[in-house]
Amino acid sequence: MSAHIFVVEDEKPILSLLTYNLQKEGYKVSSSSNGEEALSSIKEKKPDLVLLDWMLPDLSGIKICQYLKQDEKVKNIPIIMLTAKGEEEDKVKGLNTGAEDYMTKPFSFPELLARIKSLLKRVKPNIVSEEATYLDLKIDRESMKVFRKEKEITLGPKEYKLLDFLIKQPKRVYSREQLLEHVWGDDINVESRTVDVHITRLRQSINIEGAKPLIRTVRSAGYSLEN
Amino acid sequence: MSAHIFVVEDEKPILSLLTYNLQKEGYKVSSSSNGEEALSSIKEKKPDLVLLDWMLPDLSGIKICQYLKQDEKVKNIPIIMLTAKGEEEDKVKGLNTGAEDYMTKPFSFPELLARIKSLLKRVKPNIVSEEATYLDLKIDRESMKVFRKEKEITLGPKEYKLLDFLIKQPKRVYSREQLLEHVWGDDINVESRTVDVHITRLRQSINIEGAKPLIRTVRSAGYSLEN
DNA sequence: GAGTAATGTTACAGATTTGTTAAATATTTA
DNA sequence: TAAATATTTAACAAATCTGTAACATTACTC
Repeated sequence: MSAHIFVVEDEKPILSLLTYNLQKEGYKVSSSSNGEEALSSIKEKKPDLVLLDWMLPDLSGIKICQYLKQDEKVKNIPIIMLTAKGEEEDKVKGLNTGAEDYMTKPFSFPELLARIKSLLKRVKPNIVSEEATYLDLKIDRESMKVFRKEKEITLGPKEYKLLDFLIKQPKRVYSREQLLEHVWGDDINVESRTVDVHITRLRQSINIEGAKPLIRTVRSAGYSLEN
Repeated sequence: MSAHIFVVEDEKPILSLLTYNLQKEGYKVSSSSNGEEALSSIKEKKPDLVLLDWMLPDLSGIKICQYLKQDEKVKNIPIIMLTAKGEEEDKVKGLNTGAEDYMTKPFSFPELLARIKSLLKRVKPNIVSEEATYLDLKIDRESMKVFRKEKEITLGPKEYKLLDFLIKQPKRVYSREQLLEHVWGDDINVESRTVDVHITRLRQSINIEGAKPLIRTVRSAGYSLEN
């Protein structure tokens, strides 16, 4: 399984060179040349590593870095900053915002590659966390148990999977089709209404006396874990 | 059972901060600010994990790492190296000597903690102690005897292995495939339902009048040692 | 080599989970 | 407000999963 690298870079020539070389090395590459877009894309796709240009038209790389490092969900994704010469003084500042590494343009690709490999080696095993929480809801993937306000809750296998998936990105709305794809898998012979039923069952299970409901219905769009 | 972490660090402020925070998390902490002493101490105490500063007055961290990784007795203990900024170029070299992870100072404690947990989880099962207990169940690997409430229990070889494996991480749910892989070994010609039968037999053996059942079935997932 | 113990397989009963349907509610639109 | 649209939920049949007894096979012991 090859790693997924996200490149944020607005200089087209550099971007294509990077993409080409990285893909040749077997990495999956996504990219964006726009800061805001990159930010949401990274949160959604959760790549294994981010290459981040220092200067972007709308949002500086250092800001992106800051935002990413403040977000529990993505803070463990390593970031390599790409800085131009003139900005050398800011390196320290860059590292302090949490970037794992940096390189000065123009850079040697072999060197970049070495750094990427080294970073991936140490961070890869961390990617899946054994525990996830959302408000008073907790899921322990090791024992496959679910708790609400410290009290254990019993879920059927499908409900467990559903919650396991939803909790990865709370508040994000998934369509029934997305849920079928991710929770049910390739089994395409399932009506999309079926999702409703399982959502209902999950709701009933995780519902507790005097606690807020945790699953939101977004009419004509889907569902999300959110109160 | 909390893990034992050994910190090798000669900067007093960092050392006390680490010690304080780790203990607050429930870890048992030992430390040394001297390379030679650390080396022998680690070999003697066999901690579950080592935090190792790169620079020490008498013996460099990288040397310590090398020595530890060459010693059969302790080579399985994971090491996290703590490197200062200026030494970044040596990172690769550091990893090559066998350190499992490294962090650059100054580091965020939450991140360090996450890495520690992740490493412990990965490595823990490899560290077999002579004796393991879970509630009133005890297994003595030296004599290969099993006790429940002080009373000896006779297990067949496969049941013993199964329990021996399960007790390494109580509460963790293992799939039938995982159990086959770890308990049966490479013998791929075994049906996964066979696991069920052995689980049943193990249950019957370790079951005692008026004691809780100790093996949990997680439907469509597998089994765990837990009451 | 006979007898004993351990292991793997199968079959089947019982339990749980799942998908579908349809009727009841809820929400939006015209 | 009525009609149109979307969601919730109960009920039920079908599918799936598990526990265990029984038996066949293999490995071990004396």
